[in-house]
Amino acid sequence: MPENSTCLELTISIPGSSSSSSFHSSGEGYNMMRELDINQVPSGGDIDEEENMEELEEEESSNNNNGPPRKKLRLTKQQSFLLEESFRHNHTLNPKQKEALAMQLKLKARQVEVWFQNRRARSKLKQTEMECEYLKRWFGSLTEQNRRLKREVEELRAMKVGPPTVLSPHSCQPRSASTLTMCPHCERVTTTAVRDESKI
DNA sequence: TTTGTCAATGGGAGCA
DNA sequence: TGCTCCCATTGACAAA
Repeated sequence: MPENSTCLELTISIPGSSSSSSFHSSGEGYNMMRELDINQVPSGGDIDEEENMEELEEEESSNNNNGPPRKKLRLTKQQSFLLEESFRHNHTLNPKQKEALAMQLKLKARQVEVWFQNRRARSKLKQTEMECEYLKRWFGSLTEQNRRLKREVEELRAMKVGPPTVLSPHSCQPRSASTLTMCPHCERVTTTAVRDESKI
């Protein structure tokens, strides 16, 4: 059961969850997903400048005339790795950083910018999914607790070993616990219309 | 064929 | 007004 349940924090730890830290752009894990990559450099070395230049030319030509739509750019492992590393240090880039990174990756600054935007969106989505999971678990535990407390109330009512007294929240006068009932709508313990015993 | 991923686009909002 | 961000969405592509 979550503690300090009145405060929802953005950084949450799910009890029993093994994926709590997986989204934190560890770089390697994210990169491993891209085993096959169109733009992958065979030697695993530097970024293939020629391919990117070809893509740029292709893009320009397709923008000028209404030719076939440009093929989807696939970032190389190297590019993805560097972008992830950069993202790990900073989730946003200033114009200089963006330009430098773009030059280093042989990409356009706009492409770097877009990558960071999409990366932030993915992080946020992951975070939201985790929070959703957390709230589900919390709801489950609260439901269980509610069930237990209801049962407990029923047991206490069923005991009926003499009328135990409770203090009225209004008058602070002792009153019979048998006047307590469970509201079927809000499921709270309420007092029924109290007979004024002094008039009997 | 369906589904998931991700680069890219367009539009609206905030800011200097 | 231009820049940047976020957000929703699109479309290409790979894997199931």
